[in-house]
Amino acid sequence: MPSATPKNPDVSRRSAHSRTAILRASVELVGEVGYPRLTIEAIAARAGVGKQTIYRWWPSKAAVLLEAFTDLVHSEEHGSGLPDTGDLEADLKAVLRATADEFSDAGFEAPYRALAVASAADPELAEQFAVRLREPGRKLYAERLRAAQRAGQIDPAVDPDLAVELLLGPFQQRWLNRTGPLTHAFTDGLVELVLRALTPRSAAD
Amino acid sequence: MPSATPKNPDVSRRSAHSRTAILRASVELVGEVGYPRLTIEAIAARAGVGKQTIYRWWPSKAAVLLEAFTDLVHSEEHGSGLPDTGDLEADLKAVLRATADEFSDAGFEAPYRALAVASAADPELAEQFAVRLREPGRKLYAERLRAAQRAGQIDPAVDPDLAVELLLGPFQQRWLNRTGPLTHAFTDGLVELVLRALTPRSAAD
Amino acid sequence: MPSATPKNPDVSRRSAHSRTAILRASVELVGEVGYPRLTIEAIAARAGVGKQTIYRWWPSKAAVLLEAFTDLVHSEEHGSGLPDTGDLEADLKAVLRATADEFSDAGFEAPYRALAVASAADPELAEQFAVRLREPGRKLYAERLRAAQRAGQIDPAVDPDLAVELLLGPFQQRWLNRTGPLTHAFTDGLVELVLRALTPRSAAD
Amino acid sequence: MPSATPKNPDVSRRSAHSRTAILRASVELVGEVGYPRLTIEAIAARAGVGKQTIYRWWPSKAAVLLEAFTDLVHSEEHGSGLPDTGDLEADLKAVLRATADEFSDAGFEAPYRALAVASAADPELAEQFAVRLREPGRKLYAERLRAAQRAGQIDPAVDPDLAVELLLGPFQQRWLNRTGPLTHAFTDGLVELVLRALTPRSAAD
DNA sequence: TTTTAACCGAGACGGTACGTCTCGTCTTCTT
DNA sequence: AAGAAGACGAGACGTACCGTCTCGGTTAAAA
Repeated sequence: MPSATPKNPDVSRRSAHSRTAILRASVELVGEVGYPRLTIEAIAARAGVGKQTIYRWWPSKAAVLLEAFTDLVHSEEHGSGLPDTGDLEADLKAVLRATADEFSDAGFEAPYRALAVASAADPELAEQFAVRLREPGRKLYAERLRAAQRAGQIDPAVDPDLAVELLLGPFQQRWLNRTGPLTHAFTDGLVELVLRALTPRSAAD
Repeated sequence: MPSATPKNPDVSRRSAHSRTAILRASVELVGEVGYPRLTIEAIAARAGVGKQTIYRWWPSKAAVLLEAFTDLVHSEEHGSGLPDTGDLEADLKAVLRATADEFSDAGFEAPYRALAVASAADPELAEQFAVRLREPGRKLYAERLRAAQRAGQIDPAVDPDLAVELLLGPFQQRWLNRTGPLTHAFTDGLVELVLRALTPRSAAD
Repeated sequence: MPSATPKNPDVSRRSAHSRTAILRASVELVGEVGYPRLTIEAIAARAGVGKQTIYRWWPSKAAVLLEAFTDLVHSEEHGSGLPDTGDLEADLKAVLRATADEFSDAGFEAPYRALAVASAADPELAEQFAVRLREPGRKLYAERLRAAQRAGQIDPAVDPDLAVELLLGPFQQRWLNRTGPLTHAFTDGLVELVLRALTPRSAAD
Repeated sequence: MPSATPKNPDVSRRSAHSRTAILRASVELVGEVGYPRLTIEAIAARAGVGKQTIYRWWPSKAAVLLEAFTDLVHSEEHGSGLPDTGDLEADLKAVLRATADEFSDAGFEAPYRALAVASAADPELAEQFAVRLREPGRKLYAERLRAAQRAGQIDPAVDPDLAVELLLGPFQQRWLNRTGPLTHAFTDGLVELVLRALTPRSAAD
């Protein structure tokens, strides 16, 4: 066998400059032409890079975009947890309002939507997408709810993970389907409604 | 308008036979190769039809698939409304279980997911998708909830449309992201949790 | 056999108006876009005629053009023979000059060239082209030469048909290949040279 | 210039193997199906080559065929000049007989006729056709005649270029129009007749 | 210090599908 | 029955990208 094509490239010799240019170009382009018309050739051209340099390090244009977007998000992230002022409702409302604002920003929306869409179609990418972007956020909510549960603000019988789905599902669905605008009124109302489901029942069952 | 190309074809002379063959072929193919590898050429070939006959009547492969799937769904539909036995929880659980089963069926899942994905990326298609497939179902839920509200089973302060989002959002999100299996346990739990949010509060605020 | 497609159409019911419109449109179009880009569809559209009306009466676009051009030529033709003033050289020079002028006219050149080209590629059309357009002209020359031969101005050993080829071959070749301009100097020189070949030899062989 | 598409490809990296396969395939195919039914797709398929590889290097199927045929002819050519035994008539007869035989060979005839026809319709191609195939041959004749003129076998007043037209025009016209067979009798007769036009006149004018 | 091995920019290559164009046939309705 | 209109199956057009594969050219570690 003369050549084993997928010969692992040597990471230590990787050109950081090329990598950055590629990631930047892909985010720019997805904003300009949209995901379906985003092509590897265009990314390479815009980045001033050979196509092979992309194929060497990423398996698909979705993977490029995922990494580009992950970098972008991590670079402007505080990392901590959700605020815990003791007032669960206020905390959730604040965070969900902020999230809604973020999802309304065009620069964020285009690549994130592209990744969400691609993930829905490609389970392998979905895995990466979940691990790198969706899960971290989801876990913060789950932990905050668990804290509230320990504080007796949430019925001990409720599964916090399901509760997070109850909160984020409607939000994401509305965003993805453009069923309606992500106003603060919406997010506030959503929080209120969800909390009604989570509060401990006053008396006996 | 720069191009005169889309000169309206004469609908009355449209070949019903070709139309059927195209719709059937597209559903078959999307099940076999998946949406991204579904091509107009393959549909035409499978249907025994010229490509132009597809381009004449549909603007995109997504539109073909939407029509194909709409036809399919309508042909096997009862049309009535959601059951109303008076027991809201039982009714919702039954319907959501049935929906979960439907979404677990491979023949249904492939084209529906393809359409959902394409819709998320293409607002124009999304409009059609919503009108033809999503809204009709959503409205049935909304009506059932309104009936329950009139019967005093749901807090009059709750917006039934938001309530539907609360019920279907987590369901669809879990399905689209493959976050977990659509078991009956999941749907039952979801219904229970949602109803806790909807029930009238026993005493004062 | 359910249907014999080439069912002879009934000539007596043919629409003279459509025929004229088709012929006129084809000559116009060949002048505008050239023969290779001349399409049946365009002819039909320009003539305000169904495509089938063309296919019913002509086997190919070349045939349409041939008929169109034949009509055109015959309508403006005197029909007589070549002039015979007794001065063979003067007569031939005059006729060849006139022919050169005709071939330099754009309105004549485009369709005639188109037909000549198509004929070279399609023997069946070539037959029609020869019978209807080339032969009549050629025969006039042959007769004039035969008259001159009878008058002793041409060597009796020379085959008049070959002589015509000697005269017209260089002319047509130059025109077809655009090897050079069809000036009067050229045609005069050609006539003189050819006549040198045809004159009876003064003395013994 | 509206389009930047024809960005010059890098000739040094051109695949000689593909080029050969394309040229071979085009000659084969033009012999099998004729020029009008020769398609770029078929050439690409037969050559085992992507269509783009053809479009990258040639502007049209005619250009492909011209290069193919040029290669073919040059590969089996001696290149020298016309024979000069001192006997002009014998030399010309021999060469014209050989040419007639060549033009009667099916393998030669199909592509050459295709090119001649395409040239008559397309001046740009005609230029290439003339430079690469027609002119070289024509020049050999012109030189031979000039030699004969210097030797006093041809009237010094005769233009050798016109004389070549007189010789080759009838030949090519007969071949192109299929007016008659290219027999040795024909070519011999043609040579004799032409020489009568070229011989110096014995006495005064 | 020289060699050597990888990455890199560049882009030609064999392919697939695109959306358009025209072909010649067919069907429907009008005259 | 001919004709205007145009939908249809077919298939080539020329373009855009795909992912793979050479090409020199530049680095950086190994010899």
